[in-house]
Amino acid sequence: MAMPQSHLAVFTISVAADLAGMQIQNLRVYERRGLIEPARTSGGTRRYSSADVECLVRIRELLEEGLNLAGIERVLELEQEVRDLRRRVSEASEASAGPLRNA
DNA sequence: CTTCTGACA
DNA sequence: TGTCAGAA
Repeated sequence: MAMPQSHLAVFTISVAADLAGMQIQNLRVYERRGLIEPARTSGGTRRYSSADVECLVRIRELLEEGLNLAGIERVLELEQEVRDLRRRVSEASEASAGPLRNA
């Protein structure tokens, strides 16, 4: 199966800001506030992955919903927790719900 | 073009 | 929360 989004692409801050519909300065602000932590090149330049860009879009949407940066940080944290829990459940289900294990 | 910090509305 | 200054 083909994967819709190849999470292999990386962007500079200017491109990431453009894709997310944000100002470059705001991306740096969000990082200072602890909402995002993009990877860095050996030279220190931020390198935003497509996952980071998607995260930025979520940040913008939550901001438009009226949340402040502190609230958004909690939302992103909880979303990650839910994602992790669902993964664990999926794995547990996969391990026990086999085709009639030792009846 | 990019980085950072401090300050301010 | 976002923007600006200033230095690197």
